[in-house]
Amino acid sequence: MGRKIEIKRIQDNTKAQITFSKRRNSLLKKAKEIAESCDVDVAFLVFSRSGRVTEFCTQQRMEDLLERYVNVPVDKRLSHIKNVQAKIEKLKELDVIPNEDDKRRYLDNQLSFIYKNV
Amino acid sequence: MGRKIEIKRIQDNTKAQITFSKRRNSLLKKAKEIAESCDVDVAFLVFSRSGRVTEFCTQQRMEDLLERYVNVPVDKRLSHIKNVQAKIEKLKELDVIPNEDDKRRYLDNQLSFIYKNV
DNA sequence: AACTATTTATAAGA
DNA sequence: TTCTTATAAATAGTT
Repeated sequence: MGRKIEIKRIQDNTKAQITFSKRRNSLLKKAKEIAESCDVDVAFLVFSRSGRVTEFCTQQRMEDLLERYVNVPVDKRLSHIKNVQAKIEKLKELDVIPNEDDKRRYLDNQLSFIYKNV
Repeated sequence: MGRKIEIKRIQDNTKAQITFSKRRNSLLKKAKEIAESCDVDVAFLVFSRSGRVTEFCTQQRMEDLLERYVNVPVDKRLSHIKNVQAKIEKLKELDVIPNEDDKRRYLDNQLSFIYKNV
């Protein structure tokens, strides 16, 4: 994605907005692609800092998918991703794996495990 | 993205599942990146064909963002993207713009207009 | 699960 | 701000 950058909060507002706009468009495109290629339903919401929301949904109404989501049994939800990732971040700090490459591989495994049960 | 392909329903199930898994992981990554870079909230749901759902949400609970979405005034929603795009597809068929490059530029403008009011 | 050739995304710059 | 470009990331097909 162009010149190498670290992913962190972009302080400059103009720059952040440009990045937001570009990345939101790409996200929309990718969402459409996975939906069409794999014949799955996708819904997503992106809230801008100015109080607007961009929505994408493969069904007529967003509510259709939100309702479907609510009705998915908890054991069928690959959820709490953020929390799991937070745990993995903590694992990094434990520093039980000295080699950086090994560590990255281990962490990747932890993440892929979360998503294994498609 | 690798060998050039047309985006259309992948008939082979195994192939579709591999693509699904790869693309879903990328989507999650991109969602996290835009959220962190641009300090915005993002929520998304991907329903797999086996009845599972992958969710991503920058808040503690998906419900927090769904509720926020429901409370966004309609004029602040950049919505019905799919419908607008369908209209643009129809514009293509009208063939009022003879030159292919001009046509593409025009359509891109139509799309960016939709997303202009961040 | 890993590789790699190729396409796509994108950070900067013009 | 729109377009270009250099570079990094994603990914389809392969092993």
